[in-house]
Amino acid sequence: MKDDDESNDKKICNSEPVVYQLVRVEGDGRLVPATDDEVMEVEQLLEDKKSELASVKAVGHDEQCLSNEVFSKSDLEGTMQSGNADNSRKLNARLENIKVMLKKVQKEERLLLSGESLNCSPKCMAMEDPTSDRSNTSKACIDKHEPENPSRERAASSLELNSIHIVEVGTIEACSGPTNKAATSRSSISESCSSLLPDFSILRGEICLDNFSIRELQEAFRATFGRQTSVKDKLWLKRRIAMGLTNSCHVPTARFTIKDNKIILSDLKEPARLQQSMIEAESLSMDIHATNVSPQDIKNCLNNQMEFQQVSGKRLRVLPSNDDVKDENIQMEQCAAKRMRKPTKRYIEELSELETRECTAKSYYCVNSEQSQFPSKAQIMPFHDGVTHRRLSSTRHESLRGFSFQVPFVHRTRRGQPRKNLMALMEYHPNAISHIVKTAVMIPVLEEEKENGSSSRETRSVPVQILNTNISYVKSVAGEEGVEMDCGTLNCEELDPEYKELDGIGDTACDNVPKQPAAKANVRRKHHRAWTLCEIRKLVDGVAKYGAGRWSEIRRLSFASYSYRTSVDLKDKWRNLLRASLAQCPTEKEANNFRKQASIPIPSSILSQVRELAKLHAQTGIKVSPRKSAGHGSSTVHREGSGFI
DNA sequence: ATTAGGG
DNA sequence: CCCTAAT
Repeated sequence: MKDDDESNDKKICNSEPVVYQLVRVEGDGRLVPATDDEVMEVEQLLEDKKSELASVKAVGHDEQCLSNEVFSKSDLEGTMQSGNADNSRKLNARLENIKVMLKKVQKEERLLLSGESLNCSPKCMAMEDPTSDRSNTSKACIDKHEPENPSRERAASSLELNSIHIVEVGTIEACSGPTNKAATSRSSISESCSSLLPDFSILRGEICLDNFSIRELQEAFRATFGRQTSVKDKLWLKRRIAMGLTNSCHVPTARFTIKDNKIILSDLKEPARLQQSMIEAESLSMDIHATNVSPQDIKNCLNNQMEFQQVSGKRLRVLPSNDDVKDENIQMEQCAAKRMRKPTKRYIEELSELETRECTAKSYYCVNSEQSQFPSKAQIMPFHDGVTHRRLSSTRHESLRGFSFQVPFVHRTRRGQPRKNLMALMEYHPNAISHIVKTAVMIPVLEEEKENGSSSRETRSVPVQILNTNISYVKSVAGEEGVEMDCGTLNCEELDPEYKELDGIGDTACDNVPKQPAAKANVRRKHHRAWTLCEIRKLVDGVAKYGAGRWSEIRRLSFASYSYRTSVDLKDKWRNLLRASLAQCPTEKEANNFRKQASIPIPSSILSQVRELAKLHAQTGIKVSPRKSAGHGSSTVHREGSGFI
């Protein structure tokens, strides 16, 4: 029968707490439901939280409460906060929960009671008038249980180590009556259970727990704390009861007597006996208990509990009030809840969720990283930044957002698009950065490169421009002279396919960069490449040879080695030379002086040469120029002419 | 694509 | 040097 009941009990317990409770009480008192075991462990856990808060939140592992989680939690909370401002609200919620629970319980009760007539717990749970049959109920329960396992209980009794005498525990009414408003206002199981306490006390008057059987102790425990226990350890039970009755945490392990709510130490028991009791407890305790809970554990539990009670408060009442019971229950409850929560449901769920999130995040990142097919860029970036501050700074933001992925395909897009459009579109475009980066990286190589005649340089390559910029920057930093690139011819084409690709892209990028509002001057400056005498000479020669205006030809023939000089550059330079020559004419000295200050002075020889060419050009140009530009051309020409003349 | 010219 | 317009 026991075995069967036990198994059944367990099953029921797992499935339906209420059922479990009912069965347990009636069936095998010795059965230790998992809950009790948990209680023990919970108490151990209490060690960790000795703070008052923890105590306040007390967790009670009450089967009754377990029957309805909602009930247990909210109820307990409400009870606990029964002194607080928002108490009423919580109480209401609690009442609702209680109602629900009661309905459940009653339903269960009906079903179960129909089969089993005698059930203490159901009655306890049921809302009954505390004063009426409380004692009877308790007794009935006790009576019923006693016969079940008399032998063991006897043995246990014989082994009792402590003699606990409860003297004048106090007025039963005080204990039984609802002690606090919350308790009064609501009719809760706890209340009804707690009401049992008086009966117990009264009957005994002066109670010597030593004489109690385990079953009786359990009942006493239930009466004291308003919850059932399956713990078979008499010592534990006694101490617990004593603590509950005396509201004291200082319940010695040894023999003690309770007088006037205070525990008076009696003759000390020999340690051996204590051990015996422990052993007994172990043997008597449930299978689970025996394996999981050692006597030491029980001891610890007690100690913890004591500490807890110490912290939790000083109650003036002689007997444990409803609050006390509640607190205890709450304690158990919370612990139980804690345990449940921790390993199983929420924790796992949350964990899983977190994992999922992480996975998602990871995947996301992975995707991003994958998207950015240019891991090297990250590395490159720094370098790039270092080389070209401002420029990059303007584009930096761009780089941040679209850095990785945009580069790839913009790349193509740009290539196809006409330069003008690109310029407009590309402004602030991230690609610029990539381009720049690449360029920057290439700089070192480029510098090393010697002119390689790229006979056909279609456009000024952006890379080159960037290079220029970078170089100039470096120069400025170094304070440097002018090795410059003039001799170092950068050949875009020489840079090979990749470079070419860049070149294509580069135009836009270059254009884009200069447009940056912040450092327009700087930008231009960066792209600026000072004209060397060599270049100028070549230019002049070229003009002389091929005539002014044939810049592409000149560039192709004379500036093959200077890939960075575009036809436009040549044209511009020539214009400047003309101006210079013209300006120089009127006040040569001044111009020279001025020029000297500014930069490399242009040799007068060259200027004169320019003048000649200009003259010639003017001559030929005059013919052509008139129609083209009467105003501008004329002004320039005029000066030129005047100078020349 | 070049060229001329303005900024 | 850059940019644009006109060829």
